[in-house]
Amino acid sequence: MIQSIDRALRVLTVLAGDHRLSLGEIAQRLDLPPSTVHGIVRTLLPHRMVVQEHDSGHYRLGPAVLTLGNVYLDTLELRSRVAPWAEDLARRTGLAVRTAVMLVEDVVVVHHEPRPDGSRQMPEVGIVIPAHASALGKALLAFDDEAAETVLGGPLRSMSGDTVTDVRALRGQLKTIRQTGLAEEVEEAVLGECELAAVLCDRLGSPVGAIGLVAPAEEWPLDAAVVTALRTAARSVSRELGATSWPPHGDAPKASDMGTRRKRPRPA
Amino acid sequence: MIQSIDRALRVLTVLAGDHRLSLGEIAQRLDLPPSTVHGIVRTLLPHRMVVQEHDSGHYRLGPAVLTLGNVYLDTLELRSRVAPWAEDLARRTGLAVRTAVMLVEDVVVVHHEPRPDGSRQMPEVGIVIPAHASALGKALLAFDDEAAETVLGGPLRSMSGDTVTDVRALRGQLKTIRQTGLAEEVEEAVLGECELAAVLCDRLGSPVGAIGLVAPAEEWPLDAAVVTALRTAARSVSRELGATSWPPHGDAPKASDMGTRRKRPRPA
DNA sequence: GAATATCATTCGATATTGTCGAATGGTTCT
DNA sequence: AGAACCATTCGACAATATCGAATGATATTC
Repeated sequence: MIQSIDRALRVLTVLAGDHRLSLGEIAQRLDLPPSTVHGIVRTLLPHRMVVQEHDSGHYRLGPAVLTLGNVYLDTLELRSRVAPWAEDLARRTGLAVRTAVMLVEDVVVVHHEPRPDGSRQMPEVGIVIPAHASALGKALLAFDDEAAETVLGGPLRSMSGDTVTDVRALRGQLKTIRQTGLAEEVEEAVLGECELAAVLCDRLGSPVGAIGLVAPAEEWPLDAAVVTALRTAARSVSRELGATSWPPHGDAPKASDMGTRRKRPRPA
Repeated sequence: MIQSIDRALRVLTVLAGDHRLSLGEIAQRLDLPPSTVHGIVRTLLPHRMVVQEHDSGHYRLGPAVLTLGNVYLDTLELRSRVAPWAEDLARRTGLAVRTAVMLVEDVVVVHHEPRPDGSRQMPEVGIVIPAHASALGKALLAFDDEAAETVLGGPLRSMSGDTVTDVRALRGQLKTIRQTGLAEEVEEAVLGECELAAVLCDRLGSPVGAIGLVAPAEEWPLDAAVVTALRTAARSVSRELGATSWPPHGDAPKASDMGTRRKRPRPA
């Protein structure tokens, strides 16, 4: 691992947490001398990954990060495959539909179909939610042992009063999810908001994302028809991605298995 | 400038251009030995700035770039200030409204208010357009000498048959824009699409962005009332950002002036 | 089906390169 | 007016990234 690049990425991460930081503040958070950090931001600056406020000298993220994010979305097969199904689901259920992928200990929303009531809703693409506090995250963790260990090993932040932060309780939930194929979350991330989610798989049977229905607490639990619609959508998207079975059996290759590459799923 | 970080950012840029590249292809495009590039991507990988396809070994951008882009948007004062005005403009004119900022030789759309006809439109936030081929870009270049020189100095890519690629012609356009405060573009970036744009300024009088109306070629030129509405919106947003006059007089401090910092506009 | 070409990856020697402490000039607060 | 803070510059040192060659494994070709 290249030290300076790792540090540069850490600078970006810090800036993503607390927007608008002085050079000294960044240095403090990274436990590095200010002059070292200065060299780093000086390199990020011409690429516009960060910009400097011309009055205070503080640093913030720059427009270049936005273009990268846009390209990521445009080229994500999961997203284009999910889009029509999400639209269909939203119309059928009257609920908002979110699709997310794993990002270390969190999930990132890569697609958001607003609930079809004509109201103006904030687009949620790009938001980050702790995996253990969201149905989307739990649906993924249940079929991704590696990520599950990462999350359960680290500290479990509490998002709301109802966030499940007990490791044993979470392991139990994941086991249930593996059986039913569905993960749920009741006001664990955001008060008044519940979610039902299902994992999405690719041609290797690996979990690559999750799709979920977001409902206000008053409408919880969801109708059986709605649950079925979600399962159908998850299965259909997975099939379009090349998965041969759904829910997955849990023997999918782990993300770190890079030695054993193969284009097609292992023949039985 | 730190070499390895610069190279890492170049890797990301290359990946933003051609999604899905093998290690060797990246190395070739950057004119670097594969082993050097490997060290770089190896560092980007755990941060999920890039991910590796587990079947082909090819690299692509990762979900981490999306979260950065989202934070950038959320913290952009320009964006939050523009949003209500853009909505108002769209309702009043029946046209789509775009807001963009400068990114080296291009502009990046940071806000997009779809035309209010109820149709489903692709969100354009994050897309990149060559500055010289868009009204948004020309509105910015007219008041940003530094950026103008960068763009006019480099090669002027042609986007459509009507793209103006002649430096002298462009300089003439910029002069006109400085007088009228409005920039236009007729099918220069996308065939069948025209745009009228105005610059947005901050408290220092520096151009920080541009707002524009997008119209199909059939509806061009725009009504006088529509033109006035755009001017009013641009002036209003600029005032909310702290600008004391609009259009700007062109004596704004350049982005590179970092020695002379001041919180408020220079008193007269 | 054996042989070749391609590719990602590892390793280690080299000197290039990033690192860090101290100093500078500017600005803001007391 | 003085002190404190801050971004920035500089230069010496050695830690560190770089690159060529080697490896293993996989597709491709004959």
